[in-house]
Amino acid sequence: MAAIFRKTFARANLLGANTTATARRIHTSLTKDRARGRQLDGDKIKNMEEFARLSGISRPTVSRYFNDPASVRPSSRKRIEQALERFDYRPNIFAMNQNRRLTKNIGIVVPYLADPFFAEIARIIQLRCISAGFAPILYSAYGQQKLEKEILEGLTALKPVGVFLAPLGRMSDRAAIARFCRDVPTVLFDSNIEGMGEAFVGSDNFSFVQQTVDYLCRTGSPPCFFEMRTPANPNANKRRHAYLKIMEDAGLQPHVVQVEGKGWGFEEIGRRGAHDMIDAGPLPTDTVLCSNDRLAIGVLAACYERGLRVGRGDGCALRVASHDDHPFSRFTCPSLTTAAHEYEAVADKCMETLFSLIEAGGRFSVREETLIPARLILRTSA
Amino acid sequence: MAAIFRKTFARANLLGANTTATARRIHTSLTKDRARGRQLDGDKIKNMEEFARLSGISRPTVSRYFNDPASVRPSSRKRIEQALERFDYRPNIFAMNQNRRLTKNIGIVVPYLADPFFAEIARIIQLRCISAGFAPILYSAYGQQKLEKEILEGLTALKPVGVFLAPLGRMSDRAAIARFCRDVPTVLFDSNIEGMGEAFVGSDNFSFVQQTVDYLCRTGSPPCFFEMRTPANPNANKRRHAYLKIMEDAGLQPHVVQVEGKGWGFEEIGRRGAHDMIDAGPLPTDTVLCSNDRLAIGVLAACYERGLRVGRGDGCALRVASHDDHPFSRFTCPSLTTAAHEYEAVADKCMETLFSLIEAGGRFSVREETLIPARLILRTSA
DNA sequence: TCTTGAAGTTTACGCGCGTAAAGAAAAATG
DNA sequence: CATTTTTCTTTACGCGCGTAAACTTCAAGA
Repeated sequence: MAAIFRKTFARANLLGANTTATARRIHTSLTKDRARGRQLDGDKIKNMEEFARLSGISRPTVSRYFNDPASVRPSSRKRIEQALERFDYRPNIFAMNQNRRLTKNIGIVVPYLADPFFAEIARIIQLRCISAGFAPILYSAYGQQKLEKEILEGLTALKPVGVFLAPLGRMSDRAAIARFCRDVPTVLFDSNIEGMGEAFVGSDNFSFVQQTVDYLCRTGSPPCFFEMRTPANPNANKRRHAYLKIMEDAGLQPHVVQVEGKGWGFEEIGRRGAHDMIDAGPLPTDTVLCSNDRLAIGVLAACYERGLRVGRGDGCALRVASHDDHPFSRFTCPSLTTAAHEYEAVADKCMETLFSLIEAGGRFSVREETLIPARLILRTSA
Repeated sequence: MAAIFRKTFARANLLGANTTATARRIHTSLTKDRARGRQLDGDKIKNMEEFARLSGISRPTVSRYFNDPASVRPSSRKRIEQALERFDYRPNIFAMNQNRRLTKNIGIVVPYLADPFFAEIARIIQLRCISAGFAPILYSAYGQQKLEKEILEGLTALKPVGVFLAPLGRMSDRAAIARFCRDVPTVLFDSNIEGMGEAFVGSDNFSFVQQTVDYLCRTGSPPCFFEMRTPANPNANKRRHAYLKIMEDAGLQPHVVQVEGKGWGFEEIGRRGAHDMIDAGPLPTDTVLCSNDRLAIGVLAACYERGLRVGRGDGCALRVASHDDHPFSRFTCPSLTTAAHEYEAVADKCMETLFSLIEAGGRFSVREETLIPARLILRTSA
């Protein structure tokens, strides 16, 4: 582990502890006059000591006030707040965090922030954290295992009270994640990794697929299942299994279409895959259920390119449905019938779980798993 | 200002300095046994002092090593690195940042991270920062003035070497931004605010509109210009002005369609606006140039809903083009002809500008402005 | 060999704050 | 009003590190 660290350290990290050429050169070349030049205001309060003197209260009491205004005598509080009106002072965040055994930082780690699904869920969680008085810090691994590792290592050093982690999934370094979860109270979300973290909050993939398959079967031919051959996300596997199970239980012949492709360009993978699928000959069904909306967006693009009309009306060659309720799925052509995540509910459950985890001292005696069911959204594509 | 601060402080901030009920209660209730419970490894190195002893080097020299491994004698360096192999030690980030006059933090602030355009540009900048050895911290104001202010206040306390700021625009608190730019070396990007920050890196909106208008005029009827009536972003205004100027210079009659709507749901605004526009009667032209891709996505959705075929072929009722090359515009139906940002070039220019700004001590004698021209991308919508 | 000085190391101090323990004040109890 | 208890304040110390200044080492030049 020491070796691992040194290697990371020798390149670049998220801590600002060190070191690539550029940062080092710049840091070295910087002279002290820099920060000075900006402090034009003369009567700036230097530290809590000075502020305490000006407000006529001892520094430790002032310190208490900043940690909890209600914890000091009302008379003291009033004097401090009066001083706060007069002088511009705020405690040094680094000094605070150095001495506190726990900061108020909450880490939020997602696998790919440029994916609107993660951007949206991160947005909600982040705003919730702020409302609750925490300091959320958002990270994205951008699909890279190495980056995810570096983020987790850096985050550990930030002594967060808690972390929401949506791991890369198959690409994750399991050992690194296990180590992280051992050191930091972590709530996994979106992608479950068995046994990691104190809790998991995610979607009930079975419910997602059940609702879409049921609807599709009820209103037309049973769907085939369209997915990537080697999905990075464990949810994809769970959805396929759900599809197979549901079809089997209904006495229907399942049909899984697996398309090639790597990386996070799911739309393009879906588009190419759909072309290939159509080229390969007639489908056993006119109904395609995509593993997720981003693939479906690609499928719709391919259909459009081929002049295949998608939807449930007359003259439609295909029905396409999917899962996730991606923010854009409302605006595809045709708009996408999909099983929606309850974004707000997921975020709320995440928050709730993390809070009780923190209050429990960072450990649950048994790992909690919460699976939130889908909400079917009927639009025009199926 | 003291009053302003106190108010913010009394609610929640991004610093973890304080305070809403939840965070406070949790923090108060936490006892020391918490962090302890997780340090199972017995031989953990406490601090640099101890590590220095173990490596047989004085602590200040070790400190020097971590700030620049090349700055210590090769023999010392070797001994330190050998110790690093054996023991798991890394400097305390808070202590480092407290004492350094400048950290290696770089702030990246965008107005709305769930907008894929900002997610994408932030992604590239962030990865560049990491490669350069800095510690990028990503913030989103999520369209809220108050949040943008809090972010800037919190960021100031983080003593960043530099900040990339894409302000909200019209919604920004100019005074707050001015104050921030006075305290922190800032490169504005995307949205220019006259005189703020040491530099601006953005798009040459005139070039964007010129390329689309030229192309559209060359290949069909001159376009009308489709936009929001009260855009939050200054680029929108520049694009309208460019459109008017270009049309005028070409001796053509301009026609601006302004649609109502607030907030960041541009696709829906575009969709409704397009319906209204079409309801309002025949257009003076069959070509619509949208101010940005997200509006265009809405317009395409509306057209699809009405059965209006979009594109340049026979049987097409409308041509639609736009600006930005939104990550999704490749997958609209039809795919969107647009003027693309040079994402990489913008990010590179941002980095370059910030580095020279940092090396210049955080100030430029004259504010730098870089406008990067567009690259026309012909797809099938026009 | 002696000087000179650069390069590297050490000494010594300070950064701004949290917090345990001791002490003082206020509130509750009789 | 005296006493106990609680709440609050103060004293005193430590957190882990950066860095100026003093000191040492070592190589080169005379």
